[in-house]
Amino acid sequence: MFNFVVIGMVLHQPLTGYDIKKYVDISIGNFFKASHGQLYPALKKLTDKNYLTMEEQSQGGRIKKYYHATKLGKDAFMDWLSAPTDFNSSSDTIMVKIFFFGELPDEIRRQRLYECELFVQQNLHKLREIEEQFAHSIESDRDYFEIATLYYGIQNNLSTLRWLRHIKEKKPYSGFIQKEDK
Amino acid sequence: MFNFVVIGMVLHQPLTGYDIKKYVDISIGNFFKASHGQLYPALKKLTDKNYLTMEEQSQGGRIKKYYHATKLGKDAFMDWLSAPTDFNSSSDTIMVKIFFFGELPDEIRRQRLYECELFVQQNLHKLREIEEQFAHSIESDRDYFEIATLYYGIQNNLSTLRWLRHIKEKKPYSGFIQKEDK
DNA sequence: CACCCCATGTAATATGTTACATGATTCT
DNA sequence: AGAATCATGTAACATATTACATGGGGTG
Repeated sequence: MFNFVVIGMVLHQPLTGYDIKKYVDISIGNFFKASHGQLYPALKKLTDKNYLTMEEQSQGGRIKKYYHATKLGKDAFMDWLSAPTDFNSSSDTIMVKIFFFGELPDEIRRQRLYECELFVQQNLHKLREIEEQFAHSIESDRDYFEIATLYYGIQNNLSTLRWLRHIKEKKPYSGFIQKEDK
Repeated sequence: MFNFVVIGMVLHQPLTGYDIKKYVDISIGNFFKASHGQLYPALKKLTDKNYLTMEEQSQGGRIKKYYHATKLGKDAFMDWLSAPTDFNSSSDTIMVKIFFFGELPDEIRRQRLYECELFVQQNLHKLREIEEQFAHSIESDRDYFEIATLYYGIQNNLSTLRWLRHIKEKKPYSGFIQKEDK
């Protein structure tokens, strides 16, 4: 996934490694991390494989390296983005992909978002089954907090579901965020 | 963290590697994965280091290996659990720790939960600053979905905050989960 | 008797973090 | 002048996934 995120960041404009890191941090940093120790070697490898081009520009006394996606890189990126999400991998993969979903044609995007919805629903169903098994046995502190994370999961999945349904329709965000109850 | 999760699972009763994996999957599987290729070597290492004991029991034709935390193991686990959470690491670390928070004395638990609350609030603040930067520039599909993940983050943090405040007081779960609006 | 679950393990590979290393520019 | 930020890179280490490998027990 890492490589595709890197390519995705330089689809429409050239950026330096440093810029990419910064942009990753503020945009998807909440669920995706790119350490520069991983980023710089990746940029080199992707350039060697012709997924990216690199152009050096001297600014002031130093040389900046601007990377930009090639046709080959873009195609590989789009293949990855269009493909059905592998829900076995980390749940963050979904979020990372959705970040780039503006690149997809409407139809495919809807299809992929619908698959996400199904997955979250299934997940929710599983969690609720587990809830039924354990909910009646809260006796100790131990049980309380073990079950707390279960409720966290349920709430989280519900909230994700609501979000997915919202963005599937490309509804405006105004009013999307619910007020804090406190 | 992996090792502590393993120890945490066998604090109060001996389990086999297979059982541990199953229990991890249903309890914290939503945010923590333990592949058996990682689990079995870890169990061996922890036993070598005297954090766990291993007892073989033959059941039917096969030998099962039951692992149980030693005093040394429990102490190490409690040190990890009591220590302030490192919020730089994956956000799942918090959830994994909270799963075990029933093991902590009330005071420390409250303190740690309070720190979590502060962190989530800070995170929320950061996200809202980013929101202000970008919210007025939704023009293309690209922007819509890039910002979608930002709103996801905000909603998620709000929901986490609500949950943290709830469990800090050890309020009952009945009524905690909000109804779906659809 | 085939398939699935139980049960344990290793090895090759892939991925990711942290520390080491260097040096320019900008702000205070 | 010193600190923070910009900017790029490598190497050692830590962590995690996947495939390989084996075999018992229960169910249809």
